Amino acid sequence: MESPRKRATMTDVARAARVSLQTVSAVINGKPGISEPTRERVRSVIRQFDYHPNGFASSLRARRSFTVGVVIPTITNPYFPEFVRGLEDVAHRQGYSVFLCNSDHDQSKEINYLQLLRRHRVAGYVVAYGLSNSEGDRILAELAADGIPVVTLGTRQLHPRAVTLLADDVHGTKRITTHLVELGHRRIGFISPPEGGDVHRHRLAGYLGALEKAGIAAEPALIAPGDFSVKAGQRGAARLMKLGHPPSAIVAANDLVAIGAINALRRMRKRVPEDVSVTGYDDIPLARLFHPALTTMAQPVHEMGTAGMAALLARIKDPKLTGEAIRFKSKLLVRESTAPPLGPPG
Amino acid sequence: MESPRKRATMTDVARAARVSLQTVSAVINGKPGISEPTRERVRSVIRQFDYHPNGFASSLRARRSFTVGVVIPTITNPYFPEFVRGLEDVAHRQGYSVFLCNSDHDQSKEINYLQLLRRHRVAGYVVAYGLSNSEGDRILAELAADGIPVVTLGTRQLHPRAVTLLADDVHGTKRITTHLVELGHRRIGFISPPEGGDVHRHRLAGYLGALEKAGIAAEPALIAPGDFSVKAGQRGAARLMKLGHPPSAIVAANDLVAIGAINALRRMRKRVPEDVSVTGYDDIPLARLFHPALTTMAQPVHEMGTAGMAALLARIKDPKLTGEAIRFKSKLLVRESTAPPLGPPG
DNA sequence: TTGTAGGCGTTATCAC
DNA sequence: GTGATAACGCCTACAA
Repeated sequence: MESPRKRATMTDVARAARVSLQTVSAVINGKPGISEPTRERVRSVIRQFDYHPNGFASSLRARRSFTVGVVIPTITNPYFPEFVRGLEDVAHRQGYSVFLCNSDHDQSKEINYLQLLRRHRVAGYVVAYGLSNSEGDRILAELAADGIPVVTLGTRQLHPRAVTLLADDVHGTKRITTHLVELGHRRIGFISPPEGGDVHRHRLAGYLGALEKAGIAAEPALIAPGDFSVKAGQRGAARLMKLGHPPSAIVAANDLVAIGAINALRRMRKRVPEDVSVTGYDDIPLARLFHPALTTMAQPVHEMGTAGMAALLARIKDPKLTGEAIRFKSKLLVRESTAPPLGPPG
Repeated sequence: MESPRKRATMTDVARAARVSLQTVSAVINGKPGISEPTRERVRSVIRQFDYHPNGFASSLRARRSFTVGVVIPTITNPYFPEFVRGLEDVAHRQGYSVFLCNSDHDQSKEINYLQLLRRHRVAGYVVAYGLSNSEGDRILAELAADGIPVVTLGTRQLHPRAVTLLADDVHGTKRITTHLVELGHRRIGFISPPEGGDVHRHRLAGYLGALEKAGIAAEPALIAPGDFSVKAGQRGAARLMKLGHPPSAIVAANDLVAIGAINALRRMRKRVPEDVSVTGYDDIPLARLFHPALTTMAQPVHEMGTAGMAALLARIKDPKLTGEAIRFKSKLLVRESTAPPLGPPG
């Protein structure tokens, strides 16, 4: 068992290149004021020694880190890979690395992650759909007090100093529900996001708003509780179709739920969209490839990621920048999973 | 604009708690030898000061970090979220954080990431499907020389000191191709993984092996070049079906490719599986929800992640452990996308 | 451009 | 359990 070789330090490099320590530092950090021959000589020694700067030492001394923390519910929800890719692309382009944390919507896990990220002294935080509680607010306030930028993805502005990526859930849900109304549907079921959250409130408001605008009375039985999983779609659809007077269309909380619902409907020998129309939300990459292709509200998820990270890095670089809300528009994509109702409406 | 408050240091905590510095350190790191009342007093001051240990200082001094680097092609390929979740779950349980890097199969990007991770002094590396080139081998060798554990996910053991998560691609592809043969197919197309890689070699070997075993002559025209994308499936299927004598079944490189192929076939008014059978690979979460549900080889992706991270952390904790190959078995799942050919075979 | 000195916030190692 | 002291590897400031 050979023991690990000793790593070269900046001092070693400086000595071998016959320059001062700060010259090496300047070369590494691309600072001006070093002649080209010197630069090359230093670089050559760096290669020769296979020297890699120690990020800990540098971050400790310079009091800044080139890392950011990203906390999402779970990367296995197809919504988030796109978002994370957007974040990560921009971060990497500017030399930042990303800590990925899956909170599973679990509050204690989320807090635990935030503590961990604090130890790592990340330069900024991106938190997607989380922290809607007093403990979370406290942490956000502390970060703000420390002057550490925070970007959240969600439905409301959590903190005046945080950047919030705002999805237009109310409008979006209203829009897609209205699409069903326009097709002639009158009995429209709703498989809701997890209760208690803002998304639930907003989406529900959009759904109810569309019905009201159409002069359709809302019916509690047509609202099935759910979350963002395939299983919720299966259960929700089963529950709705068991009703004495089942809906002719279902508004699902997202594409995954819609897929689950369509799956359940198929097992009940219901055709989509002939017997029941189903809508999704998000436009995950596979939505258009499904059969039937999903009618859904597309969110510019990747762009939300790039814009979010850009805003975060801008604030890391210039702490004087203030919080803001960046609004993103979702867009109705009518595909195959919705159609006019077959029988006479009502 | 309030300026960021000054962070408390360990010294501050020690002073306020009227204990020595090392007592604070011991409390934080859960070391024995401190009385319970003292512990509580220290903890109370920590809370009061909202003190968070500085990971840089600690890592610099102790020469160890609680971070690992994960390099994958792209998290937007649905194969990887499951894998990454597996990795991350285990890492987090042991107090480690994960740097996520998307290399996009781009060699220079991959190398760039590895450099970055070296600066961060990550305690270990997980590299999925990458580094099959001399530069990569060099880096791996260097890491090994530094005594830094590496886990790779792929098809061959890259380095005797690395842990390799081995998928049984040859056998798996042979198995699923044989499934088609057993259904009665004789003309079986193949949409291949990217050429030049091991996966390509292995999968192709499996495909050809199954044909040979069945006494079917391989036909170059039935092998369409591709990669792991939906688009590759669309293109590959289009190309195969344009043949004078098109295949009655298609073996796709993975589920995404299969989905693309099915999509293209549908646009050509071919029914799956009646007119053409299509197989996938991986069993991504949505594979069973597709219509038709995909016949595919399931890989225990999440488990590959948990096992991989467990192996990595074990080696971080005990550098004397040697490299090994961990083999994972894939499993044939026959669902709806395959069926016997309609017409007379041949 | 150079060289030197000091310090970032920990951990480690002594002796006590 | 305390206290003092020396690193860890780098950045910054200053004088030259």
